[in-house]
Amino acid sequence: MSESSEDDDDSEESDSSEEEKEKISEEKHTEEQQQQQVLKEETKPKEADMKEEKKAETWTKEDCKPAVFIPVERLPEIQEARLRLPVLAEEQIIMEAVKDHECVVLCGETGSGKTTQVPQFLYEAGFASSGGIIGVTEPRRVAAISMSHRVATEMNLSSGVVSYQIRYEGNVTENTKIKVMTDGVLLKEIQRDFLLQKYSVIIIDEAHERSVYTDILIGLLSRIVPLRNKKGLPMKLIIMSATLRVEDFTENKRLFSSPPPVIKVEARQFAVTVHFNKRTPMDDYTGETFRKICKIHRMLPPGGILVFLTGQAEVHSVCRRLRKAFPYKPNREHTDMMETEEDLKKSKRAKKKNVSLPRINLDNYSALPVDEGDEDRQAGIDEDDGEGSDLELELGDHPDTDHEEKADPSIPLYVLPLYSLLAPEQQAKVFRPPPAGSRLCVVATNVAETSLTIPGIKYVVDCGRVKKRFYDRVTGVSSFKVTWISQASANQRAGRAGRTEPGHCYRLYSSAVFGDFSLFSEAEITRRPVEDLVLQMKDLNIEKVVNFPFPTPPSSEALIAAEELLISLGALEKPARHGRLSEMEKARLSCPISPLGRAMAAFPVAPRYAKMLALGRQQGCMQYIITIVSAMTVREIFEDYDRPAGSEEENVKMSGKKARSVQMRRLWAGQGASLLLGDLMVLLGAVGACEFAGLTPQFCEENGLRFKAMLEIRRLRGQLTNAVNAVCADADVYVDNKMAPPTEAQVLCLRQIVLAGLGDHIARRVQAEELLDPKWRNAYKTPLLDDPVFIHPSSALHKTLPEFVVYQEIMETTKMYMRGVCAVQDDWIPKLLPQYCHFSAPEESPAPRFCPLIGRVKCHQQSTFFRVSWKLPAIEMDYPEGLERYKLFAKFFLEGQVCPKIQKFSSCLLSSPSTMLKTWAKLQPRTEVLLTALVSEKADNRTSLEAAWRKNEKYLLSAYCQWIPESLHEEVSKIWPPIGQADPR
DNA sequence: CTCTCCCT
Repeated sequence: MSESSEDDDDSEESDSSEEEKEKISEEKHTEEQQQQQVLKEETKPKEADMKEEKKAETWTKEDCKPAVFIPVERLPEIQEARLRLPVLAEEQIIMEAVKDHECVVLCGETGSGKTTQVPQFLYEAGFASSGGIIGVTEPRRVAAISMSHRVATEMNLSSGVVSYQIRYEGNVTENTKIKVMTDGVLLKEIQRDFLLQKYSVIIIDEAHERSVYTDILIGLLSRIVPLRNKKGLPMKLIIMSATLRVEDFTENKRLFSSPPPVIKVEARQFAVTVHFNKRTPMDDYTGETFRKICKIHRMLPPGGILVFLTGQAEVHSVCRRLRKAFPYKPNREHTDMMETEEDLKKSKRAKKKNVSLPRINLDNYSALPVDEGDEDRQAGIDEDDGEGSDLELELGDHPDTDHEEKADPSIPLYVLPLYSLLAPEQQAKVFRPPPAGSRLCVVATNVAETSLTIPGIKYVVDCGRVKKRFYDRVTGVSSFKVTWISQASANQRAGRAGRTEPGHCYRLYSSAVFGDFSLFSEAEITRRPVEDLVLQMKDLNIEKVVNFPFPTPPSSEALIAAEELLISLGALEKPARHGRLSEMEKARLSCPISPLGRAMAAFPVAPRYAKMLALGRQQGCMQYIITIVSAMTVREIFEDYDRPAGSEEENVKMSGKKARSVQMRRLWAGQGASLLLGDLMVLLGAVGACEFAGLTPQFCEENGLRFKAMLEIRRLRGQLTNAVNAVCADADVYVDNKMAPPTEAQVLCLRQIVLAGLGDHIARRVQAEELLDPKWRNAYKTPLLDDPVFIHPSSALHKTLPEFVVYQEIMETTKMYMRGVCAVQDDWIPKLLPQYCHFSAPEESPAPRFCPLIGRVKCHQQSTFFRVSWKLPAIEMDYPEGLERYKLFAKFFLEGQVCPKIQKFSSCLLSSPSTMLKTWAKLQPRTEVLLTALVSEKADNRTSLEAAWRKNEKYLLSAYCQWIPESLHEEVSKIWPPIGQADPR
């Protein structure tokens, strides 16, 4: 294909994947035309629609102005507000660019109005009027829902026309013209219809956030859009970004061979003055945060404070210190001063200033300290006085030396924590105005950077750090680390101070340190395992995932790890084990999807869990597996009672709740057989009990469950149940709110299914001889890690310590802890995970046997687990392929075990059937004749033997006759082929 | 014995 000419090296691969897509698109082409016709035939009674028809015809003309105008009847006040948005001035430029290009990149910071207005421009230009609709993707569910509501309101249209779709719900109708959805939803739609024929334009919003689905969508759309246009089904792509970092899209030749135009839109934001610290506290940044907030509150004019910290624990500890320092219940006496002196250090000077606080003109302020960049060098010499007229706002960053022992209720501060796992009703408090006379102070994690916008914020305090999850690419172990944020992130945080009026951002680090921050955060896709993405792409018939036009590709280790896991799970066909080395190398990263993989790709969960679902039908286990997978997929189903409490009484309350929660988990885990399902039994029990009780907030509260998590599990169970029924018509599974606990047999089955899905997450208790080193006490060994891993103390199996376990994940904190642990049996491992086992030669005893039920030769084989060489018990399995199997099959055939009809001749054989196995067998021609005959038809089992007979009824007759006296030949011929039951005689 | 944040 001509587009791929620039990368000569892999033009071959590109061609084939292009062809794949061509193929897909051609298949869909006729369907699409039919759909178009259907759409056109639909009755269009509305006046607006008549205009649409007319305009649509003129659309193709080469006018420089949009030829189409679909009227929208906006309310006057809305129209007025709209006209103030900077993006409105750019409508013409934007629409002309869209007209002239397949893809347009639009950059505009928050406040430009691009998200709400661009869909309206497109609507007015007729993009939803000729059969196609306008699709908009958002990285978050809340954003998708609120965006659709807002655009509907602005356009004075119903939610049936401007609609949304998220994972579990939506209000899309057949009249929908603008559809706002989460990015994952659109990706799933591509699985159903590669050409996205419903849409005439797709807007990818918040592309700068670089969420994995956004990145994949852009990669896919870079191919889909030209394909659509080539087929005469016009389609446009608009990528919207809040930052100017768009080179990954525009300069990426694999994505767009000619760079799409970039249009910049001004943002109307209020000025935010940024204040850097002179010194950067490296350890006690929470203390510095606390002191900075105290100063702002004492010295600066009214206005909400938003504080960025890194985690729940920090948030609560700072909240607690602030509440002590500025109690917002004025009457309450605070005599229990448990805080350290440092916590309550206050500046006398600051206090004096507070008394005579001037109204400062905040708009009129320098953006940066004059000596920007020199702070660190001057640190130690510089003191925070002597800053002249800027003093009032330049709060300084040295801990004050003066002590203040008493809490100050005269200036109440309304302190609220905010983080993602916080209960929604607690979260909602930040959106309400603070009590009269008090100042709002929200102490938040990164949720407040993008997901939630808090009104009335004038001051931002930014600790400059973020907590991120890290994955070890080799071992898969994850850990959380606090790192510096990027400059883009720091600016985003600062911007939160200027939403309603000019504001100030206090950065608890120097501008030199800021200068060392990376410009932008890394794309998420480079920071996490990609097996789920690879499976989805394989399902789209993109076999050579390395050639996919990622805006930023994942590391090749990550891609290889993903491919290997998917092969182990059976989702991809095994690569060739023979042939030239270069071909094997090539095959390694381009394995096609298997039928199992197709089924797995239909389940919207991680591949390991999808495998469990694919196996879940046995012994009525499906509803349990669906529940377990749902609970494992939804994070943090238990309430956390270990965080620092706000007060002593709260502490007591929390420890009571914790005790109750621990007790309930023990109850749900059960005893005996069910306990061995471990933490997964706890999940199953918790969900079962909660649903049985009707999923009320009260039940969750009383039993230490997160209500929001339980709701999500309920919805996920519903979705997975539908998916299972869709993939497998006779699965016949439904969501049972009164689900009975699994029987003992079912628990055994569940553990095996879990083992099959988590085969690469297996661990074994260390052996006695290794216990000499105390660091291995109670430890487990895994195939990939040299260091010991442990069962997490919160696990149901923490004290049981089974010999073999599988785990959901390993999280490294003080030690490496396995979470989501389930006990497994050693004899299941070779049976269920043969791909990870090295099998030794068949055992002599018990001797190989013929299994009449399945018609194959079986034997016992020992094995060891890969990399760690754990000795596993011998289990019976298919005799390994090879000549020996033919010989054994021949022996069992002669004995009459394979075909009971010839059993009666076994006593008259001219040689013993065991002659087949002797080293000197060749001395007897009849052994060679029989063996050659079997090999020629690959008949080393009953099924292929019968197949050979269907081709040729006389097959094997003469070879067999050599084993029996001539007198019987005629009788034998009569019953040949000896298929079916023996004569009852 | 402790966990940033999101999406199918």
